[in-house]
Amino acid sequence: MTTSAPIRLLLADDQALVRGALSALLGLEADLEVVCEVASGDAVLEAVRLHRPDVALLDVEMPGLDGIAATALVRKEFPDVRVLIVTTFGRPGFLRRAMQAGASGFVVKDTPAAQLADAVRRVHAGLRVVDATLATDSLIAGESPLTARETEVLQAARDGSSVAAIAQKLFLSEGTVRNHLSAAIGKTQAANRAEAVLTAEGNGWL
Amino acid sequence: MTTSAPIRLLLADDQALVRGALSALLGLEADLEVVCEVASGDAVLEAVRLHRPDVALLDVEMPGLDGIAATALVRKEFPDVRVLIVTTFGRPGFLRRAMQAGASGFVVKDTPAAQLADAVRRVHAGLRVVDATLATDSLIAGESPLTARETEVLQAARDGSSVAAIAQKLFLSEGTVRNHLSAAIGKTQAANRAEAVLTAEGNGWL
DNA sequence: CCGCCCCGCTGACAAATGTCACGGTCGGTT
DNA sequence: AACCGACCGTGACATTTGTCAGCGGGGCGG
Repeated sequence: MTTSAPIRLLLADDQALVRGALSALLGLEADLEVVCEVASGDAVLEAVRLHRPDVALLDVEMPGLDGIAATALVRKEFPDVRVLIVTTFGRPGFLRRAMQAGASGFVVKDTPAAQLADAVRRVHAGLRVVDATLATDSLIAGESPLTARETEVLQAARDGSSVAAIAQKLFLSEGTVRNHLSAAIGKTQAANRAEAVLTAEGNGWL
Repeated sequence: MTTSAPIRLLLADDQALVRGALSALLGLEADLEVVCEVASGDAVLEAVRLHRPDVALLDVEMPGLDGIAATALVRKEFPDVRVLIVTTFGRPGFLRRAMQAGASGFVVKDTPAAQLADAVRRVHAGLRVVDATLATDSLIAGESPLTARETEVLQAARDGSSVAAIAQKLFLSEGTVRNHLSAAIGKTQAANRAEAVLTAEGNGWL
């Protein structure tokens, strides 16, 4: 393939500096072309409609829609667009949810820069790209043991809200909130609400 | 300055992908040259000794020494090396501490990529580069109202440890720990230990 | 020298939190 | 139909947490 058409890329990352830097990095490759950059998950679908990239590089942590939700939307409307997730944190749950949403690859931000272009090419070729250590972690951590309500309550507890505040926000009784929290604490093997939040976040369960 | 010597840069960021991408971005500029990349704060000083860069680009959040501590070390031994701090989070306290440590500039990672090269040039020319909105935030938030002990206790409380655990770790009485926590909660205008941790972190007081 | 602040400790108290047992509804499975 | 699990709620209980007052010591500036 001496001069076949370049792979068209969409870049989504909320940090402009990182976005621009990644663009510069990938722009150095002759067979890659960044055709569009967006800063939020909400803008991804619209941009895909307009530019029809071959591969979309999405960050997980973004304002509005996160990368995983954006992945699901893109894959639903454009099944031939491959999605490569790039993220800061190697949360096991993120990997699982990203793959379920239809992502073709998952790259952590502390992988060597030289491998990113290869990952893009592999994904474009229809292969799956997954960090090895993260994959094993994902198997170990497994799916979230928390029920829908429990995760909801834990999310509400992330900012240090009191039981009363959580109850009011979710239209629940205080006792019920305490029960859900207690269950979440037990399932995360924590001693605390705060610890439960931390380990749940670490596993990508929130 | 048609063909004067290029500005020699050192790059420090723990995320290899970002590091490489920034290197690619800055490498596009004719008058800039990245002479060294490191992944941790501990490696910065050694690298400066070896390569004698003109400007050091340091991330704040790094394993080992953070960017601010590294700044202090570099400036102490090599006062003619300018330091430009790059960080994800616009914590007001970070800015203050970075400047006190001798940094010449402070750039948040969601500034446009095009401005980074200019920031480097300005810093190299002896000017100071500071994000405007962040500067005002820094003035509003002011210095940390927490005493040394109080910050220490709050740091120990970040992972959701109980009072007993904190007391044991810091060799204090449980009552003392509770008193320090109570003081910290009051000063941060929080209702909770968790809230206190959150707002203290948000202001860069930890 | 005195006052002021930080530090460390104690004791006591009210409030919040975590746990348990229990009862009830609802939807899906066997 | 019987069963199970998730869900919502109640009440009670032990523990933890947050607050307050008070005591002593040490350092620092007026």
